[in-house]
Amino acid sequence: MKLYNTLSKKVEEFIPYDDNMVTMYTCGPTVYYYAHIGNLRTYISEDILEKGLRYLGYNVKRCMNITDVGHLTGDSDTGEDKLMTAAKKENKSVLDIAKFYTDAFFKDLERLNIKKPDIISPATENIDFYIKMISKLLDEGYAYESGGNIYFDTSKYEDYYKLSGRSKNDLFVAVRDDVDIDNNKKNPFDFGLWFTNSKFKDQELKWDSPFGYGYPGWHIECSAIAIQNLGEHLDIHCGGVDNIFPHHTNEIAQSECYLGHKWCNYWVHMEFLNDKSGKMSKSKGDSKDLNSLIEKGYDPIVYRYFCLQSHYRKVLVYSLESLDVATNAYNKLKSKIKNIKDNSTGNIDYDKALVYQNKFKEAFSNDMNTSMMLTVLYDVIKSDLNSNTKLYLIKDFDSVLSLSLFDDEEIPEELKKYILSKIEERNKAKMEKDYTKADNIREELLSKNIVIKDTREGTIFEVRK
RNA sequence: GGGUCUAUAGCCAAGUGGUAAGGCAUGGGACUGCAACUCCCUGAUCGUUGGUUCAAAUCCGACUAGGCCCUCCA
Repeated sequence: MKLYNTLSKKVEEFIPYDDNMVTMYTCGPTVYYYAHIGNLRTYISEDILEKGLRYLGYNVKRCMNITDVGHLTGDSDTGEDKLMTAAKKENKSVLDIAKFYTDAFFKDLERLNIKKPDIISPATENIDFYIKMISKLLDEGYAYESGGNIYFDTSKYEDYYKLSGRSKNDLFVAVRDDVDIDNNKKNPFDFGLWFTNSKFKDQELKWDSPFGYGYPGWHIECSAIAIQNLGEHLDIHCGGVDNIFPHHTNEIAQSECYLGHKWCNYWVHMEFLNDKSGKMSKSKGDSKDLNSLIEKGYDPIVYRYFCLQSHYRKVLVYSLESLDVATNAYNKLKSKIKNIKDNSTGNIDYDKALVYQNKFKEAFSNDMNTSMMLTVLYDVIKSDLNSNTKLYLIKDFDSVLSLSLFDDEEIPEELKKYILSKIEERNKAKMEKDYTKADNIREELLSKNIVIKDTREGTIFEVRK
């Protein structure tokens, strides 16, 4: 397995710390609103990574956090906690909001055939561990108290810039004019570990700690949750590219200073979903969540297919036109598979199947080349294998791709009976050359999303979503 | 200003030194009462420009364009 590692900026051979178990941490959502489809692209890629590793024979233990505390508000950086803002807007408590959108997030995962990580941990349930980490960092001189808050001292960690490739002098402080400089910091890039006194008043969620009554900083949660659940040596840490700096940079700093050794070996970052004008983000205000796609009539799995056609390290440009193209391609793919299914013959030829399975593994192992994985799927469909071998392979590949290639809608008996009677009626009309009637029946069924296909073997139908 | 990534046909995209996979769309054909479905055929010298090499889309340099990051973000 080869993976691009942001740490070395190269594609590297993946070697887990422990042969028997790959540990994988993926940054989860901040649950103040529905997940943006761009976020979901990242989760789809991570899902493929996890399933692909399992397909190669690895055991995988994957963990994800749910951020339900301590994040800033939108673009202005002057308001309150995002969750607070949402709570006020909807007249609910912060935890109600978090619960609501956590459930919505899980529903999105389900609709996109994303397997839930083995461990999912909300930020608010790990306060003790943050305190433990921060205490140790303070004791060992990596952190300091200033103005009521605890900060990490970046000058104490010489590799601070190794992930982002920056150097201290290159960075602009507060390059965006909506960001204020925090004068409590010794160095401009120090970051908060614990706040008792911040510019965000009315913080609803606060906890007692040796450093005072307050709440954790924005980076400590991922480090703590990962170390607590996956141990001191992490194999893979995933997230969106925008997390490289500062989030993951800070995670490395605090984790390695806390542990006293290297923490994570492979950093895997997923590129953005953009529209023609550039980045689409949740805080930009355009509500591009999965629900809005479904309302427009798109199948969530089509969105997954759309993402898999591209590579996780490439910006993917989103548009409804692209989604239409993907819908068409996906429907064609499914109907090809259905044809194979309707004519299944032969015994599974495992030897021949192995050739394709190896190709599929190779595509995945090449830094998760999902579009190549799809190509192997098409190769199988076009091949001269017998249909049962094809079906065996398609099913096998779909355990990673998760495109519901086999989920045919169960058609209720009653509907089936109705359609068959209509088909019979139409065929009769055709025999009598009453084409107006025949076409009317075809139109009638089509308006109910039932597509008629006249094949040499007779008329068949398909119910579309 | 700095960092970082990207640049292959209308769109998505493979390719990791030996003369451009695949998918969708388009056009043509077979099938059809007409369609749809299905099947067959149909397209690019790889952002520009130098260099390394017997040989480069593939390696190196420059340039150009674009994305993302520089304390909310996937």
